[in-house]
Amino acid sequence: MTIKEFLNKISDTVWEIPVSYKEGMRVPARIYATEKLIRELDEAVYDQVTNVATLPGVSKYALCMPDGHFGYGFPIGGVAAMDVEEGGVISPGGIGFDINCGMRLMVTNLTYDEVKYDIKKLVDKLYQKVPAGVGSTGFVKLSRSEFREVVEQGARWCVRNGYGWEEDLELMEEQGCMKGADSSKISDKAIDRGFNQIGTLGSGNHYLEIQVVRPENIFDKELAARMGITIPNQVVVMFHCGSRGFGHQVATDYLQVFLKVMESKYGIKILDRELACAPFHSPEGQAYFSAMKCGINMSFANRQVILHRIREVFSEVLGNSPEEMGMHVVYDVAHNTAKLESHIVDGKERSLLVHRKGATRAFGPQMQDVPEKYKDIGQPVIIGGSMETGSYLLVGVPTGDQTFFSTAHGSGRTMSRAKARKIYRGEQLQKDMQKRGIYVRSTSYSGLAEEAGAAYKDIDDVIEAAELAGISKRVVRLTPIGNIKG
DNA sequence: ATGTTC
Repeated sequence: MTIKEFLNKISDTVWEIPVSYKEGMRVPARIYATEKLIRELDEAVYDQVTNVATLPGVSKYALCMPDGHFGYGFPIGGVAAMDVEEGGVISPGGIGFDINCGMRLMVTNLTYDEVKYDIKKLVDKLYQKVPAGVGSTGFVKLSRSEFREVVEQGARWCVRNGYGWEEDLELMEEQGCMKGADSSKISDKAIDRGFNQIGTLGSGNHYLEIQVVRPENIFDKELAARMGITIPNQVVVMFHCGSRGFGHQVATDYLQVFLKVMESKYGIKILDRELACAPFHSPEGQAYFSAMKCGINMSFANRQVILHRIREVFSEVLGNSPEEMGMHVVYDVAHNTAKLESHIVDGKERSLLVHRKGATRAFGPQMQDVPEKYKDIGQPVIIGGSMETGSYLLVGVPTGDQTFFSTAHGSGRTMSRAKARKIYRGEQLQKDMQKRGIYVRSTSYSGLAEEAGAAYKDIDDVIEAAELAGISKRVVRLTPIGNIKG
């Protein structure tokens, strides 16, 4: 029997693969997608999401969000909540190598007309001040021991040291600092790779974008206003980056640790080595949990310094202070993490380690950890599309409980990077985008080709699926006008 | 994603 015969349509946006599909599945797998997205879905995702459903402690369903695609072990777009009192595991493959890869959005009080002649200058200057590309290093000079403080304190360290405003911290997941980060669980090698990378964008699909909110793209005026979007053709800045080589090394270190002890010490058998894991309540699991929190904080700090640089650049180019230009953070979301959260499962409150790998937390109104400013409307959700097509600001909703309050994180690739490089040319893409009013700079033309809009699912389809399924609600769509691609 | 194959 093929996978398609096992796939049960639960609703217009939810598809289920029962436990009978594969030996060892503890729970069904559920994919969130419209019929169109299901047709486009990489078949490997079915294999990966059902592998996840075999992991010890997995609660309710192994999930895949509408932007799901093939990843390391888990699909990207994968969500799995492990019950830590029922032998639940922690798995680096369910978090991603780029720990706390995430998005931040900042508004301005400027309109498109006020910046249109300065876009090139802004992008060129941002390109200088926010280092991008493989192996790039930042302008924040830290010793290795200072960097150990940064990974324990996150964005708080940055604000204390002059990078940004106190109010920024209130508008970040975990207020910019994940408690319990313990740098004694970090290898010297990870420190070596990360200590000079604060304030850098990275490569791949990481980018920094100047965007405009067109009046016709505001779906909920009241919610938009609550998030600081009130002016027609308002200019905002969005960026996407993570924990660079640091997070990557943390993941690599602990994958090796887990592979050694998983079967011999804990008797866990897995279908794919890439799903290496350890019980959450084990010395190895706890060590990785503390180390991963350092990765989360490195990334929060990285985005905080980048935010500060953006304010500096706008101020330099446009001649007003960041305060005068109303450069306030909307929110900062992580989309590669595992977090210990309390959720109701079959009527009972459970302590779950929610893995979100290429998936965004989307807490509804009144939930704990939603900032006071947004308590009554729900957590802002920032979803980045491809550099050509546009991005979205959404909000979490009460019906998000079905996915442990998680939603999509981006467009999701439809073709491999290698295939995109074969089909598209970076130089031509840059010219085409320029014609359509998007000034783009990149460290690499081949990297640019990999990020061609056509190599991704249609962001509007992904957002539509997420909204129809009731896992997040659209607020505004954002249109790019300038882009720095890592 | 990544000192793009320790």
